[in-house]
Amino acid sequence: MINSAKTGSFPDKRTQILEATVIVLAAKGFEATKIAEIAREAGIGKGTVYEYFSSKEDLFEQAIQHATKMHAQMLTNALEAGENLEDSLERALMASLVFCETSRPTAQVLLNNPVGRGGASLGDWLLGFRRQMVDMIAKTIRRHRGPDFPRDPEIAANVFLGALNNLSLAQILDDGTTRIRSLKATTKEAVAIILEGLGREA
Amino acid sequence: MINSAKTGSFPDKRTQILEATVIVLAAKGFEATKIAEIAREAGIGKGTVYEYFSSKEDLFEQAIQHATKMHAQMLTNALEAGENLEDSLERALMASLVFCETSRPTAQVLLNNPVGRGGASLGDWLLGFRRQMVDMIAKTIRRHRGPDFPRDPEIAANVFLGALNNLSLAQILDDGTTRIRSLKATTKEAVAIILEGLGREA
Amino acid sequence: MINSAKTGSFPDKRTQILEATVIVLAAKGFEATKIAEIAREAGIGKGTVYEYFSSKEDLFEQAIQHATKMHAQMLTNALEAGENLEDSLERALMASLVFCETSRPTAQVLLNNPVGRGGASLGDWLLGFRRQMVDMIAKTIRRHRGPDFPRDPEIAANVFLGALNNLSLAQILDDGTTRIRSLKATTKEAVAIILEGLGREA
Amino acid sequence: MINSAKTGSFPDKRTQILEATVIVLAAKGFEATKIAEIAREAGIGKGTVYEYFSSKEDLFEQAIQHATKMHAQMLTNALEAGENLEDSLERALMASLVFCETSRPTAQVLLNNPVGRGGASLGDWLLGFRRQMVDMIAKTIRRHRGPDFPRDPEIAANVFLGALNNLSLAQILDDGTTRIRSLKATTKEAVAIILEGLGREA
DNA sequence: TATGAATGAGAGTTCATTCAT
DNA sequence: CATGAATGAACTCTCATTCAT
Repeated sequence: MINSAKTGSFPDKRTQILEATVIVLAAKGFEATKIAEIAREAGIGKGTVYEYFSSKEDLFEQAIQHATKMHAQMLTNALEAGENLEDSLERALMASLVFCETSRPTAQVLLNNPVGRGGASLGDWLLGFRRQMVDMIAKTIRRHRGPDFPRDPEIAANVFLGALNNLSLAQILDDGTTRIRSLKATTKEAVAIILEGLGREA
Repeated sequence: MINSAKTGSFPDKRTQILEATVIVLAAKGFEATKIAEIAREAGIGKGTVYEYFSSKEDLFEQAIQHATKMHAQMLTNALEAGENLEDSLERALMASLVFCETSRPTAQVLLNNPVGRGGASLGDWLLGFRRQMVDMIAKTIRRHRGPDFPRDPEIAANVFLGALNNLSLAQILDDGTTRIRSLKATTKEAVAIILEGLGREA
Repeated sequence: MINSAKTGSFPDKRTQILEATVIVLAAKGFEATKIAEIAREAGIGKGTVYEYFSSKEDLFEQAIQHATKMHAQMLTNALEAGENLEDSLERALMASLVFCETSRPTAQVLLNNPVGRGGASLGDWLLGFRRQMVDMIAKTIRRHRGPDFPRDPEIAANVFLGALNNLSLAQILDDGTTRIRSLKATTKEAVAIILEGLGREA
Repeated sequence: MINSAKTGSFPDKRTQILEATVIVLAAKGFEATKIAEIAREAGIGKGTVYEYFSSKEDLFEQAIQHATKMHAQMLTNALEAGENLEDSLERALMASLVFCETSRPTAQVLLNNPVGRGGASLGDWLLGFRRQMVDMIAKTIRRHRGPDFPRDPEIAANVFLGALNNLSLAQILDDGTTRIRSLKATTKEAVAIILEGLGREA
């Protein structure tokens, strides 16, 4: 074998299993996902899974971390690439909505909020990760708005992250039959609401 | 028998089981919740659970619907009681945060987004329920702001619902050690952000 | 209540339960027969069954003994009433076939050969009972044919009893759609075969 | 691997389970037979049973069909090998009695008449099978006696099959302590009775 | 005496995990 | 390394039996 699976950047067997896990997880939910089906989806033997992961819990943990990191990386890139706050938020929201379409299974798994599932270690990891995300959004706000920003950046970050999650969830749940607006229009409108607010007076 | 279990406001056995289910579900997560433990928590025999629910799936379904309805009722009341949009949103958000403290287990179960768990029937039910909630918020916005409201009320509703969910989740996850602001202050600030926005310019 | 259930000859509650047991046993088979269903069939509460029988095993045992005795009594009467061997055998066979029609459930239970089911005590009882039946038929043969009967009366009895059981079973199993001959004709023909034989030569 | 389990005539695991099932079924009866005990008898793990049979019902069904076919094959061979009616019947009866001694457990299961046990599908299968057996015996009678045979061959077949079953049952039930006659003698006598009859006159 | 809600021992079944090949 | 047949711990669910009413 000339080109070992371990060397190339194309999916090695580990990644292959991780991706199969996310696909099955998205299709069946946590309880109904069996190792046997993951192996079938990955096109390998059941026993092989245990060559790469020590247990089902370990596999799920890593699969969720894998998915979480992918999503987070995408958001991080978007937020950092933005030239101003509007741009950053639009890029991030747009990216998330696109992610829901292109990586549906991964998005589904993430939006099922796997906090509290699996061992405590995964819960802690996700908790820490969530904090990082909030911090990053808050930092982005501060970066664009400076230290005089009159709002609590952390709460603002939570509002934006919540909106992003919720709109992404809506995107996932709507089977595409009811979508009237384009992703772009939805993004623009949502960011407009977040930047301009609903207005104070009647 | 003067005060029948069916007539009094104290929990009958069915409700007792439902509440035990939510408690265990919150503590252990979906996969790790066993019928035996629910029975122990409810202080009854294992077999008794099956006198009131036909299967584990049925029990989970009803427990989640029970919890969902409680939360939804609370939000509905808050939104309808508000005298203007600010009031409605503040009441709803405040109520949700308070709910997280007073009914921690129920809130935990709800925020675990059980969409996609259990049978398809529960998934459909939750999907429909989520739509109802979005509609209700959108309706509240229209009620207070009239038909000339320049924003898409549905997207605005999603933004608010997302913020509410995310802040509630933050409330649940933070073990109380890191909370700097009071519930009231958090609510005020969050609603202020939603009403006034983050501002367009740098 | 003037005419207590215990005094009259009409079915008291004990007999009522016994008969319900036979009915359910015939309809569902041994494994699938539940105490709850017997109680429902008898129109009484589940707990009441235990006022009359100490356990499920006891109930089944007595129900089967009840059914066995009814059938045996009928055969005994028929055999004793016969004026010669042909008459005795015809009466017995006819009675059994009629019994299958009029007491279908009881016949079904009996023909399921419950030997070996239930506790060893029932098995022993049935074993003894079967011997009694064979003895009675053998005795009938001896009575009509005298001590010079050239055949082994016990084997002859087994042949007749087997034929009777098998034809009764056929009667039970055939849903009545395929029966060409009348009960009378079948009886006559079968007894003719047993008395005259199939013949030795080609 | 030189001598694959699939190729040899020694029992593969499926057959091994089937045979263990018959043994336990014979020893304990239908109700008392547990999967755990079958597995123990077969010398395998409980879960392994489910690698070869989808459920307890499925296993019982196949075990009974297996046993039924063995017995039927034996009878068929005997009936066909006979050179005249007497020979056919003697061979069949003898074979059945021998079968009861050599394959006691199988015989016990068969003679418990599992018609009506298990799912309706098994009941139908056994019903059909019984019809085939009667037809085969009737055909054998016609083959040896020609179309002018004065008796109804089907009833004659039922008489013989009943006698065979009943004598086999007697053979099974007698623990060997009370047997006076040899198998051969019993067979000869029984067939003599069937061929010559008990005689019409007193 | 009659009842049926409550019970829990025990059965069938699943499936993560192992290990001989 | 890769595999999947074999396994048994652990789960859900059933149902005979009890007992307060």
